[in-house]
Order: sequence, then structure tokens, then C-alpha cells
Amino acid sequence: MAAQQKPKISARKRPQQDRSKHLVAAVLEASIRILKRDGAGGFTMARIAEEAGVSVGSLYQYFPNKQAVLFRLQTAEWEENSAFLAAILVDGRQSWEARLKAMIRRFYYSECEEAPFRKALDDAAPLYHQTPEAIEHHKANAKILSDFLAEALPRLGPAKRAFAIDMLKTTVSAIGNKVSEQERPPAQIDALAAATADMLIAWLKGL
Amino acid sequence: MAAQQKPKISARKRPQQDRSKHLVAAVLEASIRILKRDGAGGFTMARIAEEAGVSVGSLYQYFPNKQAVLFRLQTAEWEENSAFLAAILVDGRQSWEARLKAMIRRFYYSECEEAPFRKALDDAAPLYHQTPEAIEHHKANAKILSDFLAEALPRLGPAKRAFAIDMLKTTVSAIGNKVSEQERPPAQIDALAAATADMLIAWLKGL
Amino acid sequence: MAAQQKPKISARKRPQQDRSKHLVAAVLEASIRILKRDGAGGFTMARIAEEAGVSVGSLYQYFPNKQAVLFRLQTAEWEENSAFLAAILVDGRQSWEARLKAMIRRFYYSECEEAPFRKALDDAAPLYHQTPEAIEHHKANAKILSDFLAEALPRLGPAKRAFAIDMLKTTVSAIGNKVSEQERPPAQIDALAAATADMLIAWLKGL
Amino acid sequence: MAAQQKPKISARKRPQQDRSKHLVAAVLEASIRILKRDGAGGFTMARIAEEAGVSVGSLYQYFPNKQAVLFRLQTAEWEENSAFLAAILVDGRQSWEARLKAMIRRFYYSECEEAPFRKALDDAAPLYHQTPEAIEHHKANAKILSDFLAEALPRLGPAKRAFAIDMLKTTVSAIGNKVSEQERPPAQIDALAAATADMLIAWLKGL
DNA sequence: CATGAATGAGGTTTCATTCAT
DNA sequence: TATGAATGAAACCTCATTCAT
Repeated sequence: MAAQQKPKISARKRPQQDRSKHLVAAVLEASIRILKRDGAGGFTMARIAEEAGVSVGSLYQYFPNKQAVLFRLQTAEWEENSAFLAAILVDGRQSWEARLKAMIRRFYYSECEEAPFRKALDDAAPLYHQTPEAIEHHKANAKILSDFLAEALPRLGPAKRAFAIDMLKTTVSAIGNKVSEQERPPAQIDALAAATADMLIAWLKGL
Repeated sequence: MAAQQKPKISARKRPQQDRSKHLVAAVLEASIRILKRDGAGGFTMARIAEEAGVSVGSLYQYFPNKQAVLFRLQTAEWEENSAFLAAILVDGRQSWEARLKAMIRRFYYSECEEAPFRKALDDAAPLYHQTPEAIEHHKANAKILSDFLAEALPRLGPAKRAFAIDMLKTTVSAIGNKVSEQERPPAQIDALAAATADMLIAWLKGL
Repeated sequence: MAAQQKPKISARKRPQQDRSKHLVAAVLEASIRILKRDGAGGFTMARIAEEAGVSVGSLYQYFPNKQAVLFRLQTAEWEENSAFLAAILVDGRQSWEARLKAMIRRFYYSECEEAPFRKALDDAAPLYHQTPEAIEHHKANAKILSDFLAEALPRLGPAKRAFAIDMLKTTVSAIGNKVSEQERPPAQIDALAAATADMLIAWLKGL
Repeated sequence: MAAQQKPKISARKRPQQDRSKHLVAAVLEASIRILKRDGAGGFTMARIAEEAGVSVGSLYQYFPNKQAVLFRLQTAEWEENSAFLAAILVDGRQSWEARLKAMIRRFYYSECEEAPFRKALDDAAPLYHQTPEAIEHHKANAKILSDFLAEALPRLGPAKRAFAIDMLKTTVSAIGNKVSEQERPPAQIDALAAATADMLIAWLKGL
């Protein structure tokens, strides 16, 4: 019969001690394990606590609610993603075509590896929409791609470049998701990645 | 949607009488209405029954469980999809490029129109994997595309053609899904569809 | 993770069949038993269901939430209260002083008999404030007292009469509550009732 | 506030050092602030500790459980109450009628000011019943009133006086509680206080 | 066949209290 | 002694599914 206030999604408490950090880490790892093993359906707070070897109460000490756990996972995912994206696209030793190809390949692989996990995160996606973190992530990715295209196709006007960024992001993440829906042999993933890259490169050059 | 011991997904009973057919239709229509209006969260058996003007018991007479309802929706969706796909791609009065472009455009629009509904179906997707119906649907679509490509690019060898089919399907449905994630103005949808088509056409010609 | 809507307090469903009526009755009786035995603290939905020999689910089929159960009890209480109040005060065979005295006596007794039950209801009182039912009940009581005073003290002006009604209601219900806080022998209850009545009668005559 | 096996209510430890006294005071003040601000619902041990700037552990060092905190508040309330009651009733410069009237007025005002706080304390009232402190408080109040009545109505026999005391206490505290249930303008409080006093005075004189 | 009442496992969240540091 | 992280029982409520009528 308690009065409900506003649901918060940000973390309830910054872990300050070692034990706390350990707990949070354990929870996040347990969450990933559960999502990968049981999918979104098995992702319950009780199960997380059990898998993390922690009590439900402790869980709620660091995450105000279930969504907050997913949100943390998503945030971590985003950060990792942006990092490797940038690392590959910026590497000046290869042609931009090669870098794009490499990025796509790597992206498809990571999608395939963690398919059920991503799927569960996507299920909860409506919760993230428009959070500052989500917007931040979008901007960061757009910046990386924008820089990349500025270098690859310097003659492109800003409007066309903006559209190209949207198309690039959409295509790669879309096909990445789709590809990860079924279990596929590496060769097939490679082939799809190469095809996607070829396709995009040809299209970009024709702009 | 608790874990089940023996999940049955095929319909429990073939409706043989008019009343039964009417009931099944009412249930499916109600389901679509609910999915579109309330999303996957509001999709409960009680609600379906109420919206369809039917008792829960009757609902269970024709659908062994909740997933079966979703499955029927998915099947219907598939059939409709294949139908319009074929209709557009086969139309001999236009160049194959124009037909492909038209198909993609129409597909993106339909995805955007029924976004929440598709999302709900996708949530339950793991259930369909490898059912005879799903396989049937895949085959049907592959046949349509195969015929289309045979006409468009007659010189393509069978291996390349198979790969092209996979890529075509994957790309279009992937981007279609992605595009429908946000509300977009028609002009943007058109642009994305055109870009996708251009990209694919260029790639196909380069094979 | 379900979206919460507006908490309703009115009954979820009008019982239409005999079994349903029986269930609702069983629930209400069980609730009263629990409140009397265990107080407000032991008044949980699970306990109610158990005591009523019913499943939690059934409970929630007829009462949307815990407060609704209390509300029903309160409503019943109110109805009964108004009824006996009117019955005593209207009885033309006795002087108005005697009727007032009788009403107060009877009221104190009933308060004492069901003390823990009333207390639990009072705990939930904030929920009722301003519901149509509560307002209705207030009006009904005010009407009864107004008619009574109009007959007893016909010369009283409307402003004074309104104030007298407020004072009467407040005093009687207040002392009634207080009296019921401790277990008291009937003689003491009688004495307090008589004193209250004398006090009020003297005061009313002096207006 | 789950059922307890051995409810201890007296303080766990007499604070002997300055720091301890300070802590206890801080806790009590914080408790009052919380009760007034958030009502009984927000009155949790964690919140008390936070508001008092103390750790939960320290809280439990001086109060064996939550009820003990409430009990201490109640005790303080009682003491303050008795003090001001005595101060007004003993003041020899006014007639006893004026003093009684003044006392009631002041009492109603204080009830109204701290309504939510009293309500929360009342919720826990069952715990106090029959504790030595409660009995002590009762006696103290009875003594004050007894002295007052001895002066005001010296001819009253002891039995009648005892009954008058009971009636006085009951009536005033009862109506005081009731009055504080709704927010009321000062004028209305004054009127009710005056009426209560008039009523009681007339009744006392008629004994 | 149809109905819809009944079931109860299971999900989320809170909070008094303990205990290792 | 002080701290506050950890605990876990217990509360509320939902909903897929069954079954008596």
C-alpha cells in the first residue's frame, strides 16, 4: 500500500568500497550470464540475486529496480561499442574502405557472439529512449562516423554526409541484428560482412 | 508465459463450422488491435478474450496457449507478406530495378505502419524457429526472390544467386525493422528505401 | 515491470452468480474476523484469502486491491450505522432527550463491541476522504440529525442548527471512539453514555 | 513492523555521555520531522537514521527497535502535555471556568498543529498500553485534574469526582482528536473549543 | 461447446534488523 | 563504538491456464 513516487533509472548508490564494487560487478556478470542462457524471460530479480550469490536486498541497494540493471548493461555495452568502433575507423594505416570493412566484420562477430544478450537489451529499449546516456551515445557514434566520412569522402556536402551517416549506422546495425538472429558459421558471417561493406562502399562512392 | 513442459504451437483444432471460423477471426483481429494499441505488455489472454467478445474458455478451445495466438498472427503476417512481395516483383511491365525499388518502399511503409505489432511478434520469435510453417515461409520467399533474380540477372551462377537471395532478404528485412523503430516522416522513409535499393542494385550488378 | 494506471477503489466486478456472492461474503466476513483478531497489522491479502478459504486470485477478481476490501467494509459499516441512527432518533414515542440518550448508548456499545475492527478501518480512512460514498454518508447522517434537531428544538436558527449538528456528531463519534479504546464494563459504558447525553442536552437547551 | 517474538520497548541503554544524548535527541527530532512531513508511511528506520545524520547501527544502539523510537516520542509528548495542562489549570488568577476553557482551546490548537504526528503515534498506541510509563502519565494527568476539580467544585464527593475526571479527560482528548482530523480555520476551532468547554462546565455544575 | 470463476506460482519491491569491519 | 552493507521474510499483485457448471 506504499505510495509510489517517480521511477528512477540511474544507479541508486555509487559503490565506494571494494566489496560494493565486487557486488555490482557480480550482479552485472550474473545478469549477462542469465540473459545469454535464459533470455529475457528468465531475467528476474530473484534469479539475478541467486546467480550473483547475493541477496535480493543487496541487489536493490545498488539498483533501484530491474530496469536499472538492464540500463547499466546497456550503458556498458554502448561504451565498449563506441570504443572499438573508433579504434578501428581511426586507424590511419589502412584505406578507408578496408577500415569500414574491418569494422563491419568485427561488429557482426560481436553481435553474433552475444545474440541473446543483445536481444534482451533490445526488449527493454523503450526504457532508454531519450535518456541523457542514450543521446550521448548517439552523438558519440555520429561524431566518429562523421569524422570518418570527412576523411574518406572529403567532397561530400554536409547534408549528404548527414544522410550517409544515418544510412551507414542504420544498415550496419540493422543487418548486424538480423545476422545474429540465427546461429551462423564464421564463413557466412564473413561473407555477409564483406557483402555489406562492398554494398555500402559502392553506394558511398556513388553519392 | 511460464516455462512449459510440452509446448504445442499448432492450432488445437481446425475450425470446421462457421461459428468457429468467426471466433478465430475475431480473436486474431482483437489480438492485432491490442498489440497495436497496448503493445506486448497488454497482450494477455483475458484481454484478448474480452476484446474479441469471447470467453477465455472458448479462446483456449482454439488456441492451446498464448503463444499459439501469436503464432497464428505471425503466420498470417507471413502469408500476406509473401503475397504482396510476389505481386510487385513479378509485375513484368517495369524494369527489375524499378520493381525492386517499389518492393522495398512498400515494405518499409508497411513496417512503419505496424511497428508495435511487429515488435510484439518479434518478441515471441524464438518460438517459431524451425516450425514447419516458418520453414515453409522461408522457402516461399526464397522461391519468389530466386525467380526474380533469375529474370533480372540470368547469368548469375546458382551459388552466387543463393547468396544474393540471402543478402537481399537480410538487408531489406533488417533495415525495414530498424527503420520502423522510430517514427519517421514519409520523405525520410522514401529516402531510406531509395538508398537501400540503389545500394542493392549496385551490389547485385557488381556480382 | 508493468505500467501502473490509476488505482481504483470501487469494486472490480459485480457478483452476478450465487457462487460469486458467496465468495464476496466470505471475504468480507473473513476480513472482519482478521481485523478483530489480529488488528490492522495482520490484515494482508494472503491472510484474507486463506481465512476466506479462497485463492488470492479470486480475491483480486472481486477487489482490485487491498484498499477496496477495507472500503467495502467501511461502506457496509456506514450503511448499518445510518440505519440504526435513524431508527432510534425518529421513534416518536419518546421525548427527544430520551431518544438522544438511547442513540448514544447504543452507539457506544457498538463501538466497544467492534473496537479493533473500527480501528483498522480508521487507519485506512485517508483513502475514503472525498469518495462519493463518504460524502453521501455524511449527508445522510446530517439529514437525520437535522430532522431530529428541527423537531427537538424548532426555534433554533439555521446557522445555530448547523453548528449544533457538527458538535453533536463530533462529540458523539469522538467520545465513542475514545471509549472503545479500552475494554470497559457495561456499567461504565452506560455511565459515560448518560453523561455525554446529559452534557449535550444541557448544552443544546442553552443555545 | 512485523510480528515480534520478544518486543522490548524500553530504551536499550541510558545515554551517559554527551555524544549519546546528542544522538538520541537528534533521532527524536528527526523522527518528528519525518512524521510531520511524510506521515506514518515514510517512517522507516533508514530514513530516521539519514535524517538524523546517524548510521542505522547507531540508531539500534540506543533504540532496540522501531517501536521504541515511537515510544520515546510518545513519552516526550506526554510529558510536555502534562506540563502545559498543569500550567494552565493551576493559574490562580482566573476563574476555574476560564481556565478550563483556556486549557481546552490550547489543547485543540496543539492537536490541530501536529495532526499527522499524533496520528502516527496513535497508530502505534497498542504498544504503549499498560507500560509503566503510560500508567505514570495517566496518574499524573489524573492528579492535575483532581486538584483542579477539588478547587473548582470542592463539595463533590470522591466517587463523583473520579467519574468527572474520567469524563473530562475522555471528552477533551476525544474531541481534540476528532477536531484535528480535518484541516479547520481557527475560528472553527475556537468555536468547538468554546462549545466543549460550555458543555463540560454546565455538566460539571449539574453534578 | 461455451462460460468465466477459480487457481496459485511467480514477479517486483520494501524494510526491520543483524553483523563484519 | 560506529558504520552501513547485507539479509530475507513478507507484502502486493498479475496472469496463463484449468474446470465445474
